[in-house]
Amino acid sequence: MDADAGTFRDRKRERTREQLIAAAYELFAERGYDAVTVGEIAERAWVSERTFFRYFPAKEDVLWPDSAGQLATFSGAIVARPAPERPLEAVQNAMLELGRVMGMDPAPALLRARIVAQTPALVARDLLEYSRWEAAVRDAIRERTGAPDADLAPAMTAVVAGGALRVAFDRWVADGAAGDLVAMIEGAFTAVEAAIRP
Amino acid sequence: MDADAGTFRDRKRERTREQLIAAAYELFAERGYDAVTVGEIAERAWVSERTFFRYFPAKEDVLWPDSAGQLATFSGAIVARPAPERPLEAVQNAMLELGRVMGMDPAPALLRARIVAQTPALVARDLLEYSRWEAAVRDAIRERTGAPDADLAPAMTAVVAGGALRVAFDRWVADGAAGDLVAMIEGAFTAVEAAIRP
DNA sequence: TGCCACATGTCAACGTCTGCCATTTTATAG
DNA sequence: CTATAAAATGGCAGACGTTGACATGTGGCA
Repeated sequence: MDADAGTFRDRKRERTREQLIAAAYELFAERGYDAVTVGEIAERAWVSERTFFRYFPAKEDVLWPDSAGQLATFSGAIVARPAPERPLEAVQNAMLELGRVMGMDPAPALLRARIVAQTPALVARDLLEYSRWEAAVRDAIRERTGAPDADLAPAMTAVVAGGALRVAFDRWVADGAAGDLVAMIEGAFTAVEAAIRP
Repeated sequence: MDADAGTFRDRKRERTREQLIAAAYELFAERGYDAVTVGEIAERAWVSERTFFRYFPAKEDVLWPDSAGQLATFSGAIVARPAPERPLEAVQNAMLELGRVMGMDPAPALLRARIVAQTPALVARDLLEYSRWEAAVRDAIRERTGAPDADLAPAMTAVVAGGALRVAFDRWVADGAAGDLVAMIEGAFTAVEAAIRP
């Protein structure tokens, strides 16, 4: 899993990275995103402000640390699903599979959601993450089915899956994160059928 | 249509606003978003940099000038559709209706798309616009059907409609803006049915 | 005409982000 | 073990976006 932890330098680097992430989440949760400066995050992580920008290209990015890695994992899970499964089915099953195998602790995502909700710029950034997720799903479906680029079906399947995830999660958060998130997602999927067929 | 053009002051104000928008679009098209400063936009519009921020809360916002107004118009068109129409049907027809009645010249949207595509921060902002569009559609459907907030169907209908618009427009731009945009949107809608039903 | 609200300009300040260079620390060859 | 290369870090200056405060000018209206 951890890519490079062999040498001393690599371990130290990974530790600094995690300290920056932890410091950022703590401060954002305490005071809100705008009221925290990059200098304060760096100070709590025992590095200089300049070093922060060597680990993350922008202040926002510390909130989505391993976005690319998670995307690749999920993309692989979709491709690895049994061939007979239909595209949307494969995406749903890959979601459930990763949800159960990995931790699938919604707590970190919930904390981030609370921070994001307070700042419009972060809302936009969050949507960009969903957009990348959609693109990854679309490409994975194309790889499964061999559909040509001109076929809009893979993209629309990804739209439905990503939309269900987003709508369900938003409502789950709005309801105080008390209910069953998985059931909420399944509810969103069945709502699509009701929306399409009168 | 134009809200307040009665007094001299109001007309002058509207003129300044349009000059800022025009100047921004010209400069962005020439040099790209990042290579243009707010000061340069203001200079071309014959105002100070400070005045720019009195018309638009941020540099980005000059690219989506009357977003709220268009949203309200579209929202009203959905609500005004004949009662027997099903939600998704009403949204589709409202789109076609506004597309034909109003100019529906895709040229401005295309120019913006070209500018946006070059800058990641603008891509995120563009997705925020789609998100607001989705929320307006969802609320309009709720108003039509009287569905309770707990029902996810209106939100998922909005996801499908917004997704079809977005996927079709993106592909239309990627194909050089040569084909028929309306046909592409209809293709995206039919692709959803194929995605849902095996 | 004279008063008042409003639009604008100027100035100062803060935070994000980048390029550049010096310094320190770690890895590795010999 | 030591010398050298590579990498990580810090400090500094500067551009840019954004905001608040204050002063000035202009149009609207009694």
